[in-house]
Amino acid sequence: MRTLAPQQTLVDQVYEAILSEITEGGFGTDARIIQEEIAQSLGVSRQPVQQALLLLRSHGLLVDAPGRGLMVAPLAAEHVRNLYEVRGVLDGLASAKAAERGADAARRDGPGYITRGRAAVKSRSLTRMIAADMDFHFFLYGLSGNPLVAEVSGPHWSYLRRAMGEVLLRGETPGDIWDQHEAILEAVIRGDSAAAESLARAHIADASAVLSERVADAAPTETPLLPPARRSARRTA
Amino acid sequence: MRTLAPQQTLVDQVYEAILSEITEGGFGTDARIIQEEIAQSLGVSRQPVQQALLLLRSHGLLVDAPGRGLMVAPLAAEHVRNLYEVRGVLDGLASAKAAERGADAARRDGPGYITRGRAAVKSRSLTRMIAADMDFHFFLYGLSGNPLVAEVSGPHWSYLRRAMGEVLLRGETPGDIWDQHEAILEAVIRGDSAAAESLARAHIADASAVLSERVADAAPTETPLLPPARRSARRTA
DNA sequence: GCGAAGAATTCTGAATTCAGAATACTATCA
DNA sequence: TGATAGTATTCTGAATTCAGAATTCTTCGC
Repeated sequence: MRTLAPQQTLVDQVYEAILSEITEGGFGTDARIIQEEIAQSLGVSRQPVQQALLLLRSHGLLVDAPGRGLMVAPLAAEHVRNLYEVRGVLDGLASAKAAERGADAARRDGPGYITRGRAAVKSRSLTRMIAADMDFHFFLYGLSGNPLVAEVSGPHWSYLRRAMGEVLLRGETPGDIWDQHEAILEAVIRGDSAAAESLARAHIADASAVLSERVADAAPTETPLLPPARRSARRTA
Repeated sequence: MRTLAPQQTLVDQVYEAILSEITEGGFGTDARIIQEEIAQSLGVSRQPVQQALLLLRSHGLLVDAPGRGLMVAPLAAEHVRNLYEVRGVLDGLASAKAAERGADAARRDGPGYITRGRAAVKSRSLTRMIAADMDFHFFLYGLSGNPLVAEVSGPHWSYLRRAMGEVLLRGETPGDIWDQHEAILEAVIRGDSAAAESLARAHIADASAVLSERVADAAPTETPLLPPARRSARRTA
């Protein structure tokens, strides 16, 4: 029997909803985040919204705009680069440990991820591509046997999803990332931790170069897909 | 003129208060965290407490004990080892980047940290030793030019402070950590990023071995300094 | 017409209240 | 005496309410 029904809390759901909105470019870069608006549009009270916003802020997706509440963190190339520096060493660690501890599991389950990844690229679905990429990396995190890697990277991925969306939207579909993934996987399967680590770090450095360059281009053209959604119902008076 | 008075919010203050309590070993390992108790003992409502707990959980200091709320994350040797694996690569990254970008600042300000560190060891003051160690590492984080390193490590340090306190309490004062710190600093000053990285990683691996071994010993003797603090005032009836 | 002072609106942080779920206790029956 | 069913307590998640602070709009004076 299943031990427990995890049942997402409202805060989690709101967190996800807001994160999606951010990822998909809702909220213009300059627009401020209004608790009440979000609460109304999601049909919940302000309480869970406030908590979700707190989390989002602590994860770097939102920043204080002193005096005017919260706003979406600017998608700065600098920040993306910093993010990838950190992710580079974390993924390096994960791959090295995976090679030491999880070679068997990698051999068993790894190829499936590669297949699904290539299929996602073929499908040209933005969401699937991002999801496949995340899945593969979290698979490695899992193999590493160190839950902290996934825990630490988690919030970063929220942010990266957004940056990746931005980049992939412009038609940039580097198919060779799955070649790189495959190379990492092979090193892990061989149990060659040194190779796995350096391949992973190279892979991330590569991605970093592409992404941060594109983000620098994209920054000015940021378009608010959804207008701030001002209250549509006027008070009858 | 200063741009703004940051004025800590209640949530921040509560967060800090709970974090200190955890660090100093209040809350027995098994005790559950009751929002109402904390709120009362701090003289605030449950609202900010709940938000602070949410943050603490998201930072890994607290974990869900399904069915019975939250509890302090166990100080397991396993966990400390995982923590140090992550910190190892992060400190490696910081040192490498510091060598690339902050050699001058390192030359100027670094020796002071070493001096203060050795003084702290001489003083045999637990608090000062931990503080000096943290100061040095955060100095490196700052030199790295990547604010994310400090940001990511921050919560971990909260946890490590606790573990280090436990270890140093038993008289284990490895004076040679400051020799290792000095070696890292010298590599940074030389601008030798490869050496800085590997020295840093070796240093952390070293610390990890000592700490996790000691924690394994210490685990059973964990003492709840503060009893669960059951409500002391009975309803008059 | 432009600028400043004041009032009104709006939004957030925090407190209080409400409802549901889980645990612990108690009593009864085998 | 042990186990199970029922009840009561307690704690958490969520909603609602309250108070303070900041912004913006309006009006008055120059």
